[in-house]
Amino acid sequence: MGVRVPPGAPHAADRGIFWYNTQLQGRKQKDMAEITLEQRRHSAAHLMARAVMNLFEDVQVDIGPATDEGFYYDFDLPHRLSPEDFPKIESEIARLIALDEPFVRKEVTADEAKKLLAGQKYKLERLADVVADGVAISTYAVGDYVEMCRGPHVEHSKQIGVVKLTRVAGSYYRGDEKNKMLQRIYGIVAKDQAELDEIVARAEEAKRRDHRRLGTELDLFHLDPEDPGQIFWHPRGWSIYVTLQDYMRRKLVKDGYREVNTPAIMPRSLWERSGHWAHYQQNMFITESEKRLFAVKPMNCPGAIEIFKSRTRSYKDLPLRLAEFGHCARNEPSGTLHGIMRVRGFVQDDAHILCTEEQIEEEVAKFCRLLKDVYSDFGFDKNLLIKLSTMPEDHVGDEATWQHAESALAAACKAAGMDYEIQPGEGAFYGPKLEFTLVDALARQWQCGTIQLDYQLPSAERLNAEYIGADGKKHHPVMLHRAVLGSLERFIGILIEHYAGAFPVWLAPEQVRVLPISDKALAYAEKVRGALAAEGVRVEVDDSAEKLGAKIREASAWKVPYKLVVGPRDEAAGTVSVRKSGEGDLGAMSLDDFVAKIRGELEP
RNA sequence: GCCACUUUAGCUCAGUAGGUAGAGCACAUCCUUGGUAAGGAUGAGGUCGGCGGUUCGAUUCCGCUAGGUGGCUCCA
Repeated sequence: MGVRVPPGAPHAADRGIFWYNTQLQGRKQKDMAEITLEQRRHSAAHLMARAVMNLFEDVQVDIGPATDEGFYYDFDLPHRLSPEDFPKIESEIARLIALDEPFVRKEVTADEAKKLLAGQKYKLERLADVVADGVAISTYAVGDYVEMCRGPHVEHSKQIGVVKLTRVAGSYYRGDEKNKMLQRIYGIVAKDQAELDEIVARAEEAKRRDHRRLGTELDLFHLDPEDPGQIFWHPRGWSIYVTLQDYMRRKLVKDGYREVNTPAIMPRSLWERSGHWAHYQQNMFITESEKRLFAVKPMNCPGAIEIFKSRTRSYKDLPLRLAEFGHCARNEPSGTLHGIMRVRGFVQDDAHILCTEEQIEEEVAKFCRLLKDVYSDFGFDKNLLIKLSTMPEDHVGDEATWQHAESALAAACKAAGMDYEIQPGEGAFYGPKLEFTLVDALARQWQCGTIQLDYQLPSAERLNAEYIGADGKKHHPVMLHRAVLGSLERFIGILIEHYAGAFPVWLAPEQVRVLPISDKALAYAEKVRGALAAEGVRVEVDDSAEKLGAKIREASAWKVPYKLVVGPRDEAAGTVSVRKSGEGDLGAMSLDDFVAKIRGELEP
């Protein structure tokens, strides 16, 4: 088979599908004899297409690959598909599976394929791509249904198992928003009903961890429908927020950064010079005062440059690392908003490093080390994915500079002991970048950290930042935009789901709850609280009229890591009875011992 | 922004073949003072997202609009 593109494969430009293809291409021929999950999913997609064509009029089919979760198929038809159609389609698929017909592969010529696909405009367009690639064209037939496809498939349809449709969604043809929107149905396959139930149960677990749900349950924040994409942080959520921010602040200071703060609202004239007015205006909140236009900042970078420019700079000042937890506002399209993960008002652990070209590599390596250090405190350092995005077609600056910049990023990764994969042409128009994607407890991927090279903003054409070199002449520094956590909001959303709301002690908004067994123990409970508060522990007393069992249940629901039961026996002995999340009853220990114990857990 | 779906009490959700609504949890008051995952009683709470249409009558049907959800595009 070699490396040829399988016939019928979607065009490589279809992102997301590209991955799937490359994975299959790498598969050895002998593996194809076995029935894989991909084959079952992919075959289920075919039968779903067949079912939809059997049930509805004027169906145009596009493509239907397997995914990490299951499969989907894209259709264009006059009927508006909805979940109400699922039972009907599912039972038609079940009927087709029960026929247990073989999947028959056949290689055909372009003309034969054209005849087979007559009337299917999307398929014919896809065929043209395959023909252009000059590779063999194959078809798969199951019963009376034939489709151009490179396979592989199951041998006969009963091998697919059971199929359940999960959702219907819109999807642009070839993933391009300028194209028509098709109707996509997603589905999953399982060996039998029992496995299907398991998959459904897993999905429910993810739903239980959903940060939007836990954010409400744990009283961390709320989102007001009247102000979409803006977060109201409640005391418990804000406690997590500032704890994380303080933690990051300490890391930055230790790593040679200086923290600054710049205005939230800046004038049009500045944004014109920075290029944002021309390139980013759609995403900016613009306001007016006394006939002058201003914009709420979507990024902190111009502010950092203004600080750099506030006095004459020497090469001896470089690298200058300016950190800023500046609140940014971006007018994101409504459809992209998602809980606190994707919002319109947010703060990044942002910093801008102004340095010479020679310093780039060392600065990037330094950043990589910092990122690894921080991620390890959350257990995110294990499955870190790093992507190096290189020069896009539409770029500024000469190729030699780009090449130098790209190799500096690559060398820095190696110096930090990190593997990376290259995303050709995915860099920003002003410079290449590294993106860091972490994998959470549910194996989901999140892009958080990034470091981005920028020759443009400090240049004479933009904000004109200059320093005096050793040669006594003026030079423009290079700017590195970088963030470790990304936005604090998104990172906290990830943490909520990663920990299922049960934060480690150092991050927990309430670290200890003291539970007096009755109000006779209230005074002692108050004494325990005072002793812990003096240590900087976030501690509360449950002075409600409930019984102990109810208090424990309540504290557990709020995911308080330590519960200290105190009663007359403890008061007499100067002890607390310790109960810890996940570990249960640890028995009684002296208050001093407990203080010593928790002291060690107040830092990551 | 695009496609589909969706919006009932603070939260999770019932419900009305069109005759202005219910549960559990949470909340309030009272009783209970109980040593490791829900003690009991009583009570308060909603012009059923907003606007318009059909109708004798709309929370229910239709249209528009806003928010949300799932995708797509984009992205920290």
